[in-house]
Amino acid sequence: MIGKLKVFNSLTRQKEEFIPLNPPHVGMYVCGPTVYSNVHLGNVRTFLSFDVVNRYLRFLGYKVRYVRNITDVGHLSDTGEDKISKKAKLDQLEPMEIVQMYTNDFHDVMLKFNAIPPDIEPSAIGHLMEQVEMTKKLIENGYAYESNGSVYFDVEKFHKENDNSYGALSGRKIEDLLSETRDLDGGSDKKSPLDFALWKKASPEHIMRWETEWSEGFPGWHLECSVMSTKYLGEEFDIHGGGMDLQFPHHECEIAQNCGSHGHGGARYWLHTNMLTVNGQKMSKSLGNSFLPRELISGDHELLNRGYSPMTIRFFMMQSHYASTLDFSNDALEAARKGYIRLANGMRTLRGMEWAEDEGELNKKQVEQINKICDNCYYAMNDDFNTALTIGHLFNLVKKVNSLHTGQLNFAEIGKEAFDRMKETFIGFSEDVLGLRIESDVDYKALIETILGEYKSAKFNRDFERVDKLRAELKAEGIIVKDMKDKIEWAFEE
RNA sequence: GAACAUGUAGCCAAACUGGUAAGGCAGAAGUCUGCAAAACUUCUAAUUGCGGGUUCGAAUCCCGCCAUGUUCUCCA
Repeated sequence: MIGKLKVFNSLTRQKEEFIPLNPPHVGMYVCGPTVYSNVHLGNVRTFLSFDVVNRYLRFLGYKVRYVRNITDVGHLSDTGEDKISKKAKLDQLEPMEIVQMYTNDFHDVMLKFNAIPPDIEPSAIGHLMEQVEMTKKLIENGYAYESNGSVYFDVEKFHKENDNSYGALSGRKIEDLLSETRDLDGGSDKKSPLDFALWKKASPEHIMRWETEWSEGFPGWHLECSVMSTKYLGEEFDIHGGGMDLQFPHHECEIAQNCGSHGHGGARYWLHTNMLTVNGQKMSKSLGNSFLPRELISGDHELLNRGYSPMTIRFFMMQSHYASTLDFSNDALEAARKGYIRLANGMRTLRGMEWAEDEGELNKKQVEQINKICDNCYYAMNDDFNTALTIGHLFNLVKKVNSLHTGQLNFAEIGKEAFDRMKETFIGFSEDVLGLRIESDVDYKALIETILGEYKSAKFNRDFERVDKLRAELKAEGIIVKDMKDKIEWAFEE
């Protein structure tokens, strides 16, 4: 490994050297989507950012256990209804049908963007027992109380007894939070407005409900992540990721639950990805500027001039740092599209290139340059996964690749060693780390039609040698030419 | 209203925790080409939001202002 990996830890607001608890193993938990609708492009950005984190850690040789949950219960909308059941009622479907439908959609989308699936993808409903257990434990430890069939986490008590730690992750002061929420609505079962639900008694119309000793109800949203990360990664693990909007209160509550139940905060490094904007404005449904991954790919949206391929979008996202806001605009996407083509062509050229003895002698300067660029790829990724900088370095390698390709630079000048390193580094970083792959938007059907046109004219000219050759070549690709009475058709070889 | 971010060429976006501004797109010229495209070479473009301060030196640190964003203010 070249250099040291540093990550920006939200917990300390500093870049820190990444040291796993049990190398070579790394445990990483990322908050997944609530599957009540099609996955939002902002979600995609977050998951692609952590896909790169996962990929780079593996690239460095770590054995990563990547856990990303599916939230299928407990996440409430602003009207107080469960997001899943609200949608289920609306569509007159079973909640689990909603869950399945949008989980499938989510998986399809992530696959299109070439994201490596998590190693474990647990769901909240699948871990109800464990959530009940943790709630009991919190009551036992004195950090939770039952009130009218619901169970709440006692934030102030926890805060006092644990080094005033509530708010540490999000940089909030409990006094400020309290003064901001001074007015308690009379109907609340909570002791303090800061308290959050671990178990919530279900109202009569609530359709997702389970029987427990406290009431027939459902688990609080924050609880599932504490439970599932602890179960699969342990009381202490390495990385916890999620969108910046989850930092407070979701992740803050998660830490409190962890500490309150087993004395450890969970992850040692907390990573947060930034938000997506469109033409400088926040992407939101109410502003009418949000779009689905599908719409971005097809271009079927009033704000888009055209569609952009999944790899173009992935490349576009990689061109900024995950902790910066990223702005979507036609101009920016168009620039990314062309940039991606340039990089992909470099990838393709280099893939088909082998070092060959030719004229000239070793040019030390060239060798140094190539080695330096290769090193820089590591330094860039080591610096808190700076994909944007990495891509900049890759473009510098593309220049070398193209120079070799056009003969402006000879193989002999750079030597086999530097060439092999360049090839390994370039392909390793672009494909394995950044997850970019060559995608062809070539319409193979149109291509076949073009060749068949050739076939037809050769036949018309009675150039049977050429006819036979074309037919054989197509057959080699699994395509059968069918000479009909008045036309020529083709089919896949059975 | 509060907290925390962000503000870099026409557009997007980096800058390894102060040392004199990567890279991509767009633009210009040239090489190559039947013509293109691609590719290559070279070039062009930034007083780093505004105003102060610290420093030999600041995009980077401090203060104020402006703009934008996120979270919180009602939240289970």
